[in-house]
Amino acid sequence: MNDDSMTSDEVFEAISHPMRIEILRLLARKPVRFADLKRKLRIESSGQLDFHLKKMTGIVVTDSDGNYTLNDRGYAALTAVDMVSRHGWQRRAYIIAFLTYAVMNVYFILMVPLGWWFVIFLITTAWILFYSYWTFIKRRIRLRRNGEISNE
Amino acid sequence: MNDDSMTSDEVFEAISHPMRIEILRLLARKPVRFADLKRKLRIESSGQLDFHLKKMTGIVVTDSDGNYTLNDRGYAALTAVDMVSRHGWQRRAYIIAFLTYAVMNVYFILMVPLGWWFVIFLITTAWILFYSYWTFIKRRIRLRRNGEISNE
DNA sequence: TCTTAAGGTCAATAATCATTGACTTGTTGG
DNA sequence: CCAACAAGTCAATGATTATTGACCTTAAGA
Repeated sequence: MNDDSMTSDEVFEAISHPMRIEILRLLARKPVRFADLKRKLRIESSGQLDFHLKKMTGIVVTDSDGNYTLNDRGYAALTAVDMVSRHGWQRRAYIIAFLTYAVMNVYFILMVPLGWWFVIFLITTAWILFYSYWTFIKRRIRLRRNGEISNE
Repeated sequence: MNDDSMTSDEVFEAISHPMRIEILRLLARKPVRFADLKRKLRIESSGQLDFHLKKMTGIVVTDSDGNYTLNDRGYAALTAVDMVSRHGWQRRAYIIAFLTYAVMNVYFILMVPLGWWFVIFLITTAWILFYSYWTFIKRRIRLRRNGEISNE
């Protein structure tokens, strides 16, 4: 297979199985040899590992010592996996940030003289506005999910 | 299917087919209805579209008007697709940037008095160092690829 | 020399995926 | 009322994917 002729869907095909994602994560840490991979994945079948490694041709290469490792497209795939995995946390992080903003300002309204409170209010509001823009416009995160397709 | 219980490999399964990636890109632009989707994909079979839309349950939802659209995980998948698609360009962009840096400095060495040239050299070198760090360490781009697995 | 391990390949089978085409159930315009 | 279209569902089929287990070759250690 020509390395440059790979399309996006082929990359995602290469990581659309739990074991292949585990392999991707293992190889991202450090290059690993065949038998080591088998042990770390807790499988006995060589054929199974062979099958999944062949599916990952185009993302996985062998170095001069015979260790399996990721090529640059493999690292791109890894960051794609991380992005999808962490996506739920971006929503949670925003909620926590907003609550912090709210609690902080209520506290300062009650405790701090007007002049100082107003400075804090300006700074934290500018911050939460920028963070909101980044979250909802740039990254297109939504706080509430839409309804699912009804097919059950 | 519970929306929150989706694993990464299921997301990638949902986009590991050319038609499903095309659907993802179409729905990212604006919500589309079933028959419109069929026309834009230039297919006649309703069953085929039904099959692929069902595979995308968990990233695709229907809004109140019956239009198909992406949920937040769908947009995460889209950015993953974009990242993988654009990956080749990150390498090219770096090469162009480096050549610009080199040509610019050669030009200024020849044309500009020493004092000014040194300022420009400092600024552009700081820039190329930061860009190199970002490219090779943070994003793990490689200029030359490693050898492929030999299995042909 | 015999055994064990590494580093795989291959064939058979079961399970899943993808496509086709027939079918259903509304809705809308003439 | 009828035709045409929207918005699907479903069964059948062939193609592909995933797993298992047998097999092979090479190298090291007892």
